[in-house]
Amino acid sequence: MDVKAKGNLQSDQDDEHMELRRGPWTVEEDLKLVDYIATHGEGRWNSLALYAGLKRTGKSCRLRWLNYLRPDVRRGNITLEEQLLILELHSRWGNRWSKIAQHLPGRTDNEIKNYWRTRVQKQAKQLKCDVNSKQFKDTMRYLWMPRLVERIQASVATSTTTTAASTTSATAGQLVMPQGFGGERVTQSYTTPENSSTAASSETQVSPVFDSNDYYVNVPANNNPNPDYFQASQTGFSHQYSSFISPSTNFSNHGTDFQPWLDGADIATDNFMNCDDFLFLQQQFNFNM
DNA sequence: AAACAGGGCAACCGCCCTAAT
DNA sequence: AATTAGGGCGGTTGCCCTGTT
Repeated sequence: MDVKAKGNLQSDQDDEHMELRRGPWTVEEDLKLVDYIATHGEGRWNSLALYAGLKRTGKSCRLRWLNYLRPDVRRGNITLEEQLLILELHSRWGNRWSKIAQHLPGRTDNEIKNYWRTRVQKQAKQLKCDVNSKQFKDTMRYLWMPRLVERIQASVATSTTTTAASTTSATAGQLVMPQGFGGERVTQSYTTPENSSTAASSETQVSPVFDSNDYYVNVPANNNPNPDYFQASQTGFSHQYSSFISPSTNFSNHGTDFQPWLDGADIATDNFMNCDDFLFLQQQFNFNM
């Protein structure tokens, strides 16, 4: 009996005499699940799996729906704004992925968790410091996050001059800022190919379930790399993130130019910052590496 | 062209909490 | 109050893809 979860015997008792499928979901299974939920709604996942004719555990169905099949799942690159928000919220809440995901509409906890592990933790590893160490957190707060703010502002300035006509009528999504995030609760608008009327009319809309073509689109560094680029309010945004700049030192403006990440740069080969940056931080905070 | 290595991510595991009985 | 089932959550695994040798 290789399919039975060891640790959840109680809830799996219904599965005792049933041959359950595991591993990647097929298109047929996806369709069954989507069709069933469209008719009957979600919830009661064990019985849902049974009635939908899916030889899967309820948990598996729930996960598939929440992380992949839900119509509002947002796919594609994690944007600069989302990166910034993830860093901020993680510094506040730690590995509370679902809580963090609540503030990134369309992003799943799994996606954010994967982002953190594959991108951020990798950087910590390359810097030979613990991702939970004060050093690393200070590095994020006083170097990476201000630099991200700069990049976002620069991108907004560029996009507003080049795409002003198309953005003014766009349908705004909501990037939900948590309470106390640089002040009162606010929201920021963005446009995506999914929610922008102009994008929707000019591009073939592919079901997010089966489309992975919009992942990891690399473009020259001076262009916007993200197909679902945020149209953040420039003034509101800079105000929101002003607290990331050290009150005594503007870390983002010191001489060495480290590379921000994921903005057209190859994250696999490009560090968040270089040795000079790290030396600079060590001097500022008397790091003991 | 083939083999290998590493990264990214979907899916699973197992623990925990909570509501229902 | 105790038990049970459903579901949420964080951690982990393993497959697939891509880049490198």
